[in-house]
Amino acid sequence: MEKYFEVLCMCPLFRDIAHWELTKALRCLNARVFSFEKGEAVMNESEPAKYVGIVLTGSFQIVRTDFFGNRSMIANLVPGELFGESFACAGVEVVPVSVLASEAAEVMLIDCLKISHSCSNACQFHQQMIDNLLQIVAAKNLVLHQKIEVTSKRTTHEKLMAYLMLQAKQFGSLEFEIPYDRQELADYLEVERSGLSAEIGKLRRQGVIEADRNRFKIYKPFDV
Amino acid sequence: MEKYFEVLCMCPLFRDIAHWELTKALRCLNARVFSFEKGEAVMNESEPAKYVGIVLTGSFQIVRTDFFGNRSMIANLVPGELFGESFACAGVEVVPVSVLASEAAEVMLIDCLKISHSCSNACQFHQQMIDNLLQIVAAKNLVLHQKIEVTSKRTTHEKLMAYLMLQAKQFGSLEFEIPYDRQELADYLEVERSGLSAEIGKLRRQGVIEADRNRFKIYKPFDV
DNA sequence: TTTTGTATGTTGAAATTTCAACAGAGGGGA
DNA sequence: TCCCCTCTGTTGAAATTTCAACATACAAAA
Repeated sequence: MEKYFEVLCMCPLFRDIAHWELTKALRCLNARVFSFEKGEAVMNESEPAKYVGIVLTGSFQIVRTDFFGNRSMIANLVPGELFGESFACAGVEVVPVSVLASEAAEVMLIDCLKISHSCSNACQFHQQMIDNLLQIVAAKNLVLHQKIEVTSKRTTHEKLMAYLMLQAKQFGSLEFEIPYDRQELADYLEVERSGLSAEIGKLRRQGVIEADRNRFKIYKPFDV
Repeated sequence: MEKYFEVLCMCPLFRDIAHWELTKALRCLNARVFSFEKGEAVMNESEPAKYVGIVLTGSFQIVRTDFFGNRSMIANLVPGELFGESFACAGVEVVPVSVLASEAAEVMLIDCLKISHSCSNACQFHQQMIDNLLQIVAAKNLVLHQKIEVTSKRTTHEKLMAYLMLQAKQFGSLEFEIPYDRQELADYLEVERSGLSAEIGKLRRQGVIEADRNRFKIYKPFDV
């Protein structure tokens, strides 16, 4: 188990848990490691959600299937990343996605109830893990909420301004860098890249913003 | 405190907590009731998030202010509703919203750490409240994720079909009712009501769906 | 019964976005 | 240096959405 410690330490679920406690913690949680060949499923749609998964080696894909069987890729998971925590915590009876190994890969599965329910031994790390889990799920919540707030605007102009002003507010300055290139920003705002570039160009000519690659500067508020 | 029991029982935070335990629980949590006049603030922007709030009487508004001071209304809270739980659980250092009394109102505030950290008395309800809190935040997460999945489609047609097929999948049938009227559905999908009505009419004429008020029936999958 | 109001559907013009295609500006590597 | 590739900006036509208005159906109220 020790060979996975490096990747486990990167996992937010174990944040602030001492290295020496990890062995005890994993035993107490009844954490188990499973190996998968390419294409095998860790979780299948319509199974009840019970486990939190942590990618140890290799990579996995989260896939969703709609009513008619059409599949779409939701995300790609690499070592250290967590999955299934929202489904397990929400106690959904049917997982809406499948998690498939995209190559030979290993995963650690932990029964979510083992995390949230303190064990009879009153292990110290339990409290920290509950805090971590709550923190992870709540933080994801805020990120999603923020994205909805921006993308619920109807025009590219409004979306862009809403996004930039949110960044300005968070950064505490009207001059800041964003973590996306043009294509990624367009994907985030749910608009066309070319339309986004056109809008940025327009705002630049109007003197509303300055934009160089991922560095932005807002000069004055237009309509919000 | 007992006079609030009825509304507290409606609050998901106290789900499955016995009536007789509530008094003890509230004392242990150091839950406190505050009264506000119209316009007074329970939480202010740029305060650290620490408390979970439960509306007891009256109503509150959640308001957001952008970088330039423009305000927008996020939600209206009525008795039994919970607020601030995501901010408190995520441990944000600065709340991005204000919560204002929209009339004379009362609210119960609970230190979020008191919920997630078992007390020394090892109260039984603690475990249940942690489960409830995790469940509330995780469930909200799934709802937000679902909305993003639907609204990230680019056209009214795609959004509508994505929404309807998700409903069909969840309901387990191609015939189902939705909880929205046309205007509400348009707001959810982030499109224009008239455009939505037009799209529904088109699909109806094409024989793809049947739609009567909030009752829908899907006949065949178009493009997904 | 008539009136009133709400929910839904329809329409056409204006505004906006998407789409496809191309151009220019670097950055690396050969 | 030259070539290749990625990122960004531009453009114009086609598709789509928004907007404002009005029509219709139906239910509740008078």
